[in-house]
Amino acid sequence: MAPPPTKPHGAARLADVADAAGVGTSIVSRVLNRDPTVSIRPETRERILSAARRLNYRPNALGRGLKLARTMTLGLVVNLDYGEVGEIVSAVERRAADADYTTLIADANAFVERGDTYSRLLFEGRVDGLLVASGLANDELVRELRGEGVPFVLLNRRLAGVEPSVTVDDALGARIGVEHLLGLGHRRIGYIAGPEYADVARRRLKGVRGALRDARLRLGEGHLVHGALAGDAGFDAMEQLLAARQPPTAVAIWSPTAAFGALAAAKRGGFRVPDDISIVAFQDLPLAAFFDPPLTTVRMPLREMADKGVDILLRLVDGDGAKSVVVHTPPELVERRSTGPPTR
Amino acid sequence: MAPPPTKPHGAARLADVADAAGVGTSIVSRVLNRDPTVSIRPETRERILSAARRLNYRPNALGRGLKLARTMTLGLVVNLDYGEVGEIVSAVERRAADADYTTLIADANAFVERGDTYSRLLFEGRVDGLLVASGLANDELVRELRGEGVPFVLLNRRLAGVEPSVTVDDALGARIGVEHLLGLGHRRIGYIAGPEYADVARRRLKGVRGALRDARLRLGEGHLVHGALAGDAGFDAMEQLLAARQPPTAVAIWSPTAAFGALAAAKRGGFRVPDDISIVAFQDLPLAAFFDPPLTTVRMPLREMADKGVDILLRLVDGDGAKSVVVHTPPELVERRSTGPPTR
DNA sequence: CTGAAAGCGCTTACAG
DNA sequence: CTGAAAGCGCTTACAG
Repeated sequence: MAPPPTKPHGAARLADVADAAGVGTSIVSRVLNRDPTVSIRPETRERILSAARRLNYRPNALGRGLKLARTMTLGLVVNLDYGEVGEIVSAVERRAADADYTTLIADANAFVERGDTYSRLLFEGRVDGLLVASGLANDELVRELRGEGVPFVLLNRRLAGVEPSVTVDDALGARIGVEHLLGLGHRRIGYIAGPEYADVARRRLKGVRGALRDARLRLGEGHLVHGALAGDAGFDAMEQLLAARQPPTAVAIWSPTAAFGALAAAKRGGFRVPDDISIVAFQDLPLAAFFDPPLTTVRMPLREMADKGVDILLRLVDGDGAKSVVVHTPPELVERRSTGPPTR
Repeated sequence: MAPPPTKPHGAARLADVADAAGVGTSIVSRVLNRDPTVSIRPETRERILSAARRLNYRPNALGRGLKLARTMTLGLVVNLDYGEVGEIVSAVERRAADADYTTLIADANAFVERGDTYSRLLFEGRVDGLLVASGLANDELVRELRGEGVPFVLLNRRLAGVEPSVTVDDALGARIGVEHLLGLGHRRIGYIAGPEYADVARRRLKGVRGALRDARLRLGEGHLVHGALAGDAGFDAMEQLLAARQPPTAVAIWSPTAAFGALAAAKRGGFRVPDDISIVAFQDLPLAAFFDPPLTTVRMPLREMADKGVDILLRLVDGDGAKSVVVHTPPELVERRSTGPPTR
């Protein structure tokens, strides 16, 4: 059996357009690519343009990519296990599409194994650059990435010596959440932090500590628990917090998914929210509005971060330098009903 | 400025391996690709293999794809606005990766505009095939797809005259949910259905009606409301249902996200769940466990569906025929706490 | 047992 | 104003 044609059956190649217009391929290519240095008779140009239109011509991405050393595709490494990345995936895809780029998605779990997924993204010339949006990738792996020759930007993660990264101001976000609690009158504030190895988690913790310190407070005994991102991790962490000798009257939680679990744990433990305990989560999720009570969160500018990440990566791809940036859009308190003044 | 090399700087090309091994490129290609028809001296093969290893050689995907008319990448068209597709995206990506395929993700909203996103996927030879997992694409568009020359499979959607599709048994899933309600003793059952144009929604509605009919029941006056997928649509729909002359004692909801909204509406309206009203949603979501009360759902085998979709698409790409299939893994009731016997 | 050559679909100096 | 040719990195008949 003959191999299938590269272009979908019947699809026009450059040569077909050239034939149809009765010219050579080079001039077709230059006209279609708007080469400013062509001088061409208007009627010839018209013939070319109309032939291309008639044949519904689109340059084959592989042929073009091979010649130009540009695939016009970006790789996005992301942990697909959690719904929290939805906004980032969609923002990256759209921003890339706006720049005529296509987005290859790769699961972070497979990527960090350094197996085929890793190779496909780095050694096969499939992508012009990489967006690494996973907290999973350990520091060593990320450092190694620098030597692989593919431009990349870190999304929502900073690592000494690795540039560029695009982050949101997590410390500020955390601070805003805690100050909200403080403003309500809380003094015994607990915190469910993320894993210590995760940079985002560390920055949020720093923000929490800073806000507390400014109020001449600190995390009390048993009031800091480290947990993972998922709902049941939040559930367990909250149970621990509530078992403290003197439970907090308010708790901040590093991730909304964990917060959903934590909220469930509080209620299951007989605590009314927000009367007995207030809860605020860092990062907003649309679903937060439908919990009982609707969850107060701090909205982080993730879409802006993703957009910026794409922009910077594209600049890198173009050979321009690029520095790490912190997205300036400030985090925003989304006050719903899970926070209120302390009653104890 | 010289254009950047196609391969990451310093990456080895086939010719580099050939040079290093002191042989020609053809034999290298054949050895590396395990061409069964080569007969080669063991030491030569060893030289080639070790050179490839030493240089960390990986064939450039563009060069290879151009020659073979195989990109080894799949396109996934999906509505990225909702978290419900997370499981599908991750399943597709993994299954594709297992088959050495890479996954291009495209937002359904942009795809249906028939603009650049549509062209990139269909006319530029970027993908070997397409997985269309969006209810958004209207029938006309899907029919048109048949003429574009790119193999595709429809995920979770059937359309007369368009093959193949991979679906789960939505009618059965819906039936299981309703029979659960029936078994609990409910007789006044309401249903929040999806949009009438969506095939999934229609199949679920059919299942609901069938189960009711078998129990010699039917949807009462004002007990059927059509709503969209999002939480607030569910919220509004539930409010309508509850305003019926005689509100139902149990309601089934076509999507879990809508169900979260509906649950909130019920509680906000002063209805206790499940005492005053039972709620079951079709399709499970991990977060469902953290609602108050934890939401009873019917788990649909989405991962199996996605896996099957990839398998079938790959067969299609290989030129084999493929028929539509309904994934046989049965939907499963996940009984949590939002359903109970009627008290009215 | 192994290599030189053609060609996938494109773009870009270069020639005329 | 326009075309022929080379070459991006690969694979595969074909020749020897």
